[in-house]
Amino acid sequence: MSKAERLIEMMITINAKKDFTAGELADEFSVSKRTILRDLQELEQAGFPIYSEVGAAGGYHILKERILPPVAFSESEAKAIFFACQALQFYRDLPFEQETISVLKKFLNCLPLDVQNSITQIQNKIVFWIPDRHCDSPLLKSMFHIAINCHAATIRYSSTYSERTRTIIPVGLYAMNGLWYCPAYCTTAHQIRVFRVDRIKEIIEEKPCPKGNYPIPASIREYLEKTGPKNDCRIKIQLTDTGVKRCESESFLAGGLKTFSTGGGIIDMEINHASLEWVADYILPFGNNATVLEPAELTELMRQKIYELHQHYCK
Amino acid sequence: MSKAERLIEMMITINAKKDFTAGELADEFSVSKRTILRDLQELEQAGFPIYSEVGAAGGYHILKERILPPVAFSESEAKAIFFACQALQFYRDLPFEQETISVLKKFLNCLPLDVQNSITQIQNKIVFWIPDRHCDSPLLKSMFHIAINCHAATIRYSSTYSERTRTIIPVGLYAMNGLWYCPAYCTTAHQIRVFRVDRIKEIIEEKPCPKGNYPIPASIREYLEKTGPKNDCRIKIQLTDTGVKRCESESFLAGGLKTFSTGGGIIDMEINHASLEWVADYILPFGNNATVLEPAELTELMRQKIYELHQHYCK
DNA sequence: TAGAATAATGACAGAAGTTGTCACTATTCG
DNA sequence: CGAATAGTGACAACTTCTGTCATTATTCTA
Repeated sequence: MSKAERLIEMMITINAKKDFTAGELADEFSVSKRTILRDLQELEQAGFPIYSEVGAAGGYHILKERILPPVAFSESEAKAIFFACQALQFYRDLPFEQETISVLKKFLNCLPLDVQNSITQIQNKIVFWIPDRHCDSPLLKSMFHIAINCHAATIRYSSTYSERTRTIIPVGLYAMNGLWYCPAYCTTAHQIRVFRVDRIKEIIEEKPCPKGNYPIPASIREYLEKTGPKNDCRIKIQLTDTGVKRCESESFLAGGLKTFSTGGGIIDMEINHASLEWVADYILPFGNNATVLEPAELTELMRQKIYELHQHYCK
Repeated sequence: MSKAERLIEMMITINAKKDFTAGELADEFSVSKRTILRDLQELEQAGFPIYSEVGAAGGYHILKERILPPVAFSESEAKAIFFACQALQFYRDLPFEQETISVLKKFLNCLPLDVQNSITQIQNKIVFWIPDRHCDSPLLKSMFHIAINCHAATIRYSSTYSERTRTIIPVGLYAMNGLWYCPAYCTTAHQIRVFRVDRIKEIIEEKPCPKGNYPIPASIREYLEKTGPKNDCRIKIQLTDTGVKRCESESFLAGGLKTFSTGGGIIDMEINHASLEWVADYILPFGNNATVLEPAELTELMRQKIYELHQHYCK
């Protein structure tokens, strides 16, 4: 094994161990302790953040942030990294320090000039756009740590209708369409609810998760993909061609959408009863491009809304 | 300069040059040609993709993809890269090969075990969620190349109401909420329109951009942030508290939203006349939580819609 | 307090690796 | 054919690396 190889291997080993002695490494790499000491000195000079303590219980330790062994990326991988970072750049808040992402731009300077240009050119043409939300989520980082540590939190939450104090056990966080959401088991309502992080006004207390058996998914992905509330209400809505097109833009309803070769289509799906209100609001602007077939409750809801609108606008 | 340093420098130089001869490099690094030949052999054995041609006009060339010189990342930078890549993982289509992103996972294996675990743990708790759109954009990659090359394209496009053939000059592409959009100068309509990439049914022809002076923004970002259609219509909509909360979720209208300390608020902004229809549809479900103050045209539009609904649902 | 374990440094000789030179072959282009 | 190129082999000079030994200093533990 050449010296260069050994140095790289050493970086990996050191990062993995965090704490070690010169003697250990000497055994591991089958070289003398003296050589290891020289190597460590070299790594240190190259900026590798290790420090040492002499004495019987002494040894080497990693100082601050670990530096990972150098990785050689191919051109297209490098481009992909920039793409990915670009996808985050329009988020107002991220659950970790934004500087970390921007530091990655040092990477850009390592690339050959023509690649730099091609990346700039691509960034002129492609954007992962997120509508600007005008609302900050100052507690995002705190909620992130609570979720990671599987803690519970007592929060002051301002919902559409009221402001309340609740104790929640977060499942995790997800960003959608520029807003951050936190599905969490609410110990007040005894079920999983979704909280908008920008509407959490205050974290009153963070504490270890109280003991007990809560039906909380193991990962946020699992929550998003599989669970969610029970579907206990069947809806059938007939659509015209125009109605179908509009509906395709909405992921939730599009899931139950079937189109007819003769034109038009139908939404036929099971939904949560609590979503009925949302469905009514969603198809209201469809006008006569949508016709509610089932349930009668939905038709009634539509009529109520129309009546209310009629009163409000037509006096 | 040590051998190791020289090899790294050589990788950079080679990548920058793409074509070179052993003699050139020998001069550049002030070593003998023989040494360079030995170095090149070593790089080749390490997997560096170069090939050579003997003969008077011969030399070395880069084969396939360039491999960039190794970069050492810190732990938090590495985490950030994974975050960023995660932000892309729910896109059905990306304008470049998806494998590129997943290949990056080789990177994960280079990390110390505990970091791998912490990344996994974070990925269990954080997701950049994009609603599943049920509609593919098979022509995304083609549109990407057309946009990058500043070409024009003749497309068959299926809008909400009709299917037409148009010749467009793309400004670029943007992804929003899981769908890809292509703002482009339409040579049929003589203005910039936004096309949904999944609704482009066919690219009939790609050709160089026809000469002429088109009012096309230099970058997609510029388009999204600054331009957009002219605002020629003022709207004023009064909102209750509930109306304000609902409105805050919508970036476009939230831009013109002012809230009163006494409760409630008002949307007061200039919009494009063509957006009136959209505004009407948007605030229709607000019921009496929204009251249109201006313009009369909007009130009239609302009344029409309500009338239509009344006919449709209340017979 | 002595002893063991640790880091750190210096000197030096032998081992290992690197480099330049020279000689040579083979290929390609004009 | 001649010039320019890649590629290989041998070898000596040079450089770097490594192990050994000796030494100092620090810290913990028995």
